[in-house]
Amino acid sequence: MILDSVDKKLIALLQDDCKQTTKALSLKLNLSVTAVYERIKKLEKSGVIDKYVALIKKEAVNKSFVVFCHIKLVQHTHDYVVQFEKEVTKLEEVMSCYHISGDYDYLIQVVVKDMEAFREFLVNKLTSINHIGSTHSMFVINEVKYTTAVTV
Amino acid sequence: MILDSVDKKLIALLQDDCKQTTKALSLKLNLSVTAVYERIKKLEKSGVIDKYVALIKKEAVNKSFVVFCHIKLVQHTHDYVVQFEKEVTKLEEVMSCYHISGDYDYLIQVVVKDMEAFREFLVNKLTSINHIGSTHSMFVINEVKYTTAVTV
DNA sequence: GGTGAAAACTCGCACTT
DNA sequence: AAGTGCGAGTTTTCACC
Repeated sequence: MILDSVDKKLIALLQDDCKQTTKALSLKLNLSVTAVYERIKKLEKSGVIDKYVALIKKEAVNKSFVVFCHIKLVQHTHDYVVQFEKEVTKLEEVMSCYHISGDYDYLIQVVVKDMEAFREFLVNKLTSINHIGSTHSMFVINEVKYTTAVTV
Repeated sequence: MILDSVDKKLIALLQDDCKQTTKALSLKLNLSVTAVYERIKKLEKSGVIDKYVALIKKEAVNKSFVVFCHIKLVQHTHDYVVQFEKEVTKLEEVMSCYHISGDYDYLIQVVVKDMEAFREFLVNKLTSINHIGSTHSMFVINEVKYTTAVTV
């Protein structure tokens, strides 16, 4: 889908606050309510807008402990990779998992209550997945920046 | 704020789709529309719900190239840390930045168009920040999992 | 892309448990 | 303290210009 400058501005606005009314958006974009409405529908249908979500404060739900783990598999056979990715995706503590270049194969982000919960997760969930060679954990001391908004 | 099981279910629903109507939520939670409405307002006012955003597909806006960079500062004096954090936060390509334990000081996630855009970012933006000692880039081969929803 | 109108939703109010 | 039902005012949605 080709995006013009109005679409880009609209995407920026919705990435910041998706609950603002079409009317509020129409004023910011100098368009009619319907024009904005139809642009949004088009962005949704074409898949540019993936979903609308509420972001919650981790601290408010007792999940303040964030850890990044590097993971190396023992081997990179197709079956091992597929199985690891399937198992790790199932884990609710894992917010994200990326297959990356470099010394390790994967980088995952884990969100839990505290160090004890992380130990539980590491011992009982993560390392019980087959074919994991080694892991290396990096504890988050401070979240300096976090955004879901991509610049368009 | 203390969350009961209905609040938790509500948070889970809103983390998945914040645009569903209060009526749809009330049916899923077996409550009246007003009861749901008031629970949501309470979650918003108490700060449990931080914001409502649209998540967009990076590929659709030509930002498919994701890189994680480890960063080490030359020194950890208060001023250096403050300045680095301030500067890195300003960079639009930086989606997240975490102060972490381990061999490196920071882990940042960068989202750009392609390798060339990343080179530009690295040379002209990131490494032009003062006091950076060394960086180590890990290119994302595949995003295995990504979610903004914390399990409550 | 704009207009207008019906359908659906939001949200304050009065009342109940 | 928390839930229900009502209803005026908005907002969404869509056929038509």
